[in-house]
Amino acid sequence: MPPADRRLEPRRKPRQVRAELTRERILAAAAHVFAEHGYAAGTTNRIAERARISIGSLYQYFPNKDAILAELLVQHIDRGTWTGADELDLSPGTLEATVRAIIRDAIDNHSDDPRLLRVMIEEAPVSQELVEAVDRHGKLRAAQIRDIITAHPDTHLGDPDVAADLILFTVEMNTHKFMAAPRNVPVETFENELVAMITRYLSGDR
Amino acid sequence: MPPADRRLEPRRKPRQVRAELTRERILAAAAHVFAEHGYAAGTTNRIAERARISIGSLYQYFPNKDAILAELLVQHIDRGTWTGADELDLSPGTLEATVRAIIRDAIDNHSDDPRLLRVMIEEAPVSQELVEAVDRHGKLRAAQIRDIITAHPDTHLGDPDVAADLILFTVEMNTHKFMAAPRNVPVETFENELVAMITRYLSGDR
DNA sequence: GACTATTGTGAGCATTAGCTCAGGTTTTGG
DNA sequence: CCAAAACCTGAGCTAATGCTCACAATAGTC
Repeated sequence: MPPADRRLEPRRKPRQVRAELTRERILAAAAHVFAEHGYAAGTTNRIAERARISIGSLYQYFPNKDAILAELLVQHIDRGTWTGADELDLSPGTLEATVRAIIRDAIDNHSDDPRLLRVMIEEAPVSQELVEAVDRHGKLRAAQIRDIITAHPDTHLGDPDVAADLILFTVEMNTHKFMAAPRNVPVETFENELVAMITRYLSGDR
Repeated sequence: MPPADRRLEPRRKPRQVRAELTRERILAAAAHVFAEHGYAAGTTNRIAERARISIGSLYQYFPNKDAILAELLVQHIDRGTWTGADELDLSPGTLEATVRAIIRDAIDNHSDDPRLLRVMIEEAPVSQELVEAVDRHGKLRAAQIRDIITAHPDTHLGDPDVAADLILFTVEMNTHKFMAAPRNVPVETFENELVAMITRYLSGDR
């Protein structure tokens, strides 16, 4: 394969409706193909084929393959209930409810298309901008959780920042794993266990 | 790239010492190259180059690229303190100590070469045998943890199996993440938080 | 030294996949 | 209705990479 075009801007921006439509078909097809075949085997030709457009058109709107996955990821973050749960109830006594809300949120998010999410999480190429975008978002969420921790009276913890990172990552990864490879265990069971783990962590002091 | 040789056996088994030496140099070089460049960019030619042997020799002892990573993974599992902590102290009152032992174990394991481990965990190709081997190993560890849970008197939990999976995965992934991208947080802090999380989870009942 | 088994070599084959570009088709504006 | 802009096409270029194979070198044996 030739050296990837590292440009981030496409060579053309859609001005007519049909162009915008083409762009959307490409993204839809890409989401399907990546979910089905993974990143490496999800070739641009396959994406074009599924989108029923020519490979040339694909490269009119995306500078390279990475940019397509990147766009999907950004869309997911933006659309995301990932950002959801902005106003969480911090009033005393509702810690478990708050934790459950966060976890429900994660579960919802991974319900859409776990296979695509798996590709984005596990196989996403490491572009500078992308990493930063995801990082920023992660920091935001971590800050949210840290606020919950510090705001709650019952929590006696060492380092709220470390705890926040720990919780965020734990919830994300466990949810991801559970949704990606569903066991014969009902979601409720999983949810309850995870809620218990985090809640007890936060409210415990022994 | 041509279709990979799906054979598992190499075409030649080392009989002389120099051959065994060559094999080891290949593995050592592969470990370095995979850690440095990742799986995809860790080409067989690069491995051969670093091992200072010809590409031909490499394919004398490994049927294909996948087999090299597979061998490294198996070595890691076998050598592994991954299996360690066989006889854990289940006596009452030492739950925290037990949990800490498990977590220390994980930390030790990820101290060797986190970058190589990252490749093995995140980029390892999906060969049937490999997956099974790793699965078996995971099940063993999960069973260990489940035993701890059920053996311990203070633990009131919903589903011990789900809990065991949850704990195993949580410990592994968090440790992996921490060791792979070390923050300006000392390991002790991380360890303590993780221990607190799991211990409180197991001993909590609210 | 001679003969065989084992080991090592590396140019290059085969294939793949990202991406280009010269030219055709459709839409828009006047 | 016509010209220009926007859009679409797809054969094929380019480069990368897993892997082969005919041959050379070395080690073991008598």
